[in-house]
Amino acid sequence: MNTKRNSINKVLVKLFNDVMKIEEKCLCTGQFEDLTMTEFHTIEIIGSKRERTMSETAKSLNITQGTLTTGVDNLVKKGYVKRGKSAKDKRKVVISLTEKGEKALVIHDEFHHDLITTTLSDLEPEQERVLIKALFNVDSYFRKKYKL
Amino acid sequence: MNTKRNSINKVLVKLFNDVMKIEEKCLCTGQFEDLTMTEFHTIEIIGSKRERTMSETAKSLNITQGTLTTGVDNLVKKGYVKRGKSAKDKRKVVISLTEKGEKALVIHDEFHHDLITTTLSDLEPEQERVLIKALFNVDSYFRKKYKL
DNA sequence: TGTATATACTTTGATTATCAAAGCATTTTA
DNA sequence: TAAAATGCTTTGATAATCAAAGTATATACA
Repeated sequence: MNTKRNSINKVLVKLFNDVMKIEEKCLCTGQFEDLTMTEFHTIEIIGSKRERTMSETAKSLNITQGTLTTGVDNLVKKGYVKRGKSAKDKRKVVISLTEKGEKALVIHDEFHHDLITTTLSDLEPEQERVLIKALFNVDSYFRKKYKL
Repeated sequence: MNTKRNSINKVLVKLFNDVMKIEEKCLCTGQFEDLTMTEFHTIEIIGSKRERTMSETAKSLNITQGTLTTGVDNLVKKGYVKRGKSAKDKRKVVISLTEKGEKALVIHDEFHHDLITTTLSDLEPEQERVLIKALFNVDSYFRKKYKL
């Protein structure tokens, strides 16, 4: 029992540690060489809604507003994101993706789609079912325990 | 099918993005407030064998030797790790955990044990077996495809 | 209406993690 | 034994991050 759990632990840790690096290798090349993984992730979050304020976005990313400010500064400089002022509340800054940003988002989404599809295609239907269940277990455990 | 994969994608992304922060919240408090997650991870890798050289350890962590040097410097200062010279080859530096380091390792392991137990809850023994196999499949797929 | 408080964001000053490349000590090779 | 290779550290740079202070605008209340 114990060795079994041990091996699951090892392989899970390995996966968690490696996937980020894999993503970086795949995404931060060619056309999007000037993007870091953190920036890709920011683009992903910004892109998921029409318009987002800084504070909303910082919350989604689990970072402080100050951190996001500098992050967005860089993404604006690089041409992936644009800033705007809210008409309703002039304190608010709304950010959205430029056309270049949308392109990066598509690439990011494709990578994920590819990753999931390929991963699952090698699994038997039964394995797939079990894997999904296990993943949802972990997720709901976290949600409950840490109120994420 | 598509919605299934979509939800897997979402839950995976969420997990990958959040687990580090959760772990940090859980581990880097109280007794081990002075440790960062990176340092916990370094301790984990060092602890997994009796004695390790710098280069071995850096490789396991997927970081450069230079990065590890400064990391180990800090862990030595904080009292979690000790450095030694190899008797055989005087160029080599061997590192190992202090008693304090061993304690941190135990806490880390307990967190992971908890995580795994939760993940496996609800699974039949047979399903558990299947999950392990599936995870190893995914891992070896990544290793092959991305030459990690 | 006018001031106090709250909100939304940016700036500042610091720290951690990271790399590539140069440097130093020791070992291996030829 | 001199040259090349190996193992590690140092150096100089960058990205990501935070807390706290600062600025502008909005809301509350007296």
